[in-house]
Amino acid sequence: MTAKVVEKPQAAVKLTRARRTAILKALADPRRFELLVRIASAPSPLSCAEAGTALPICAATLSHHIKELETAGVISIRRVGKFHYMSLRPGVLEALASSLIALEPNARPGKLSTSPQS
Amino acid sequence: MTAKVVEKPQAAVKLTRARRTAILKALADPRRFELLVRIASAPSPLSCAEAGTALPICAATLSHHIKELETAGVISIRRVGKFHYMSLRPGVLEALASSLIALEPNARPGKLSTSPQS
DNA sequence: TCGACGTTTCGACAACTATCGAATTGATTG
DNA sequence: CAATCAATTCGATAGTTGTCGAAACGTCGA
Repeated sequence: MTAKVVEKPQAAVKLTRARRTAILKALADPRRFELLVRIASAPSPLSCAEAGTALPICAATLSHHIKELETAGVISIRRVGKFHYMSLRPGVLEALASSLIALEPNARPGKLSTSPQS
Repeated sequence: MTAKVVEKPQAAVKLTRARRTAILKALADPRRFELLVRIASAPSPLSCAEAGTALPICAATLSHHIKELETAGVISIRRVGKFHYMSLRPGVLEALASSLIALEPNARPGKLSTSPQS
């Protein structure tokens, strides 16, 4: 188990190899990706149980997957009372996407934009 | 071992869940990613041995990784004589990148910076 | 304080995977 | 043909990981 990723600035620009691998591993499990989709598309942060509804896994497994996502730095968790609210960490997936796009032959050296501020 | 991905059109737009997972799994191994970087940034298709130089793995393992990349549809291989020339399959990484970007909160008007939640 | 509830940790297990050496296939060449 | 070379396949093994049940932890309400 890799150590938890903690970075001050909201990760956006460049990923180390180790970090990139950690994120890819976190995304490479279908349940975890599904979980992430739910978290990302929810209007407000989800609790663990909320995110895991309709996932055919027990609470222990759910907790394990959530920890993997957090350890990889893909989500952040705000712990309030007995609930743990998860939300997508902005910029991380974008950074990964950039490093993928950079491999395509027609790769323009520029960044890609999530939301053209328009 | 998943069945080999065969698709007529050069995959570009949308990925099924299974396909996306397959690609992510293929990329999630650091050696495979390194291999892919070499293949992608080479000016012309590389043979297996060429791609594997300076990778501290034996030929059998190299062959295994290459098969994984091909099975996932990330690279294509042209077999001529005793050499197998590998090249990046265009559009695949781009498609994956798109599906990642789609998870980012695109409608993010005022981006209050992620306060390091603590 | 007691119990219910959300979440995590622990211990175990089965399945998967990265790795290797050895053997094999297939193509080229002496 | 025999040797050589690139690549794959086979069999085995060690390490990783997804999964669960049970237990523990922390919080909240009665």
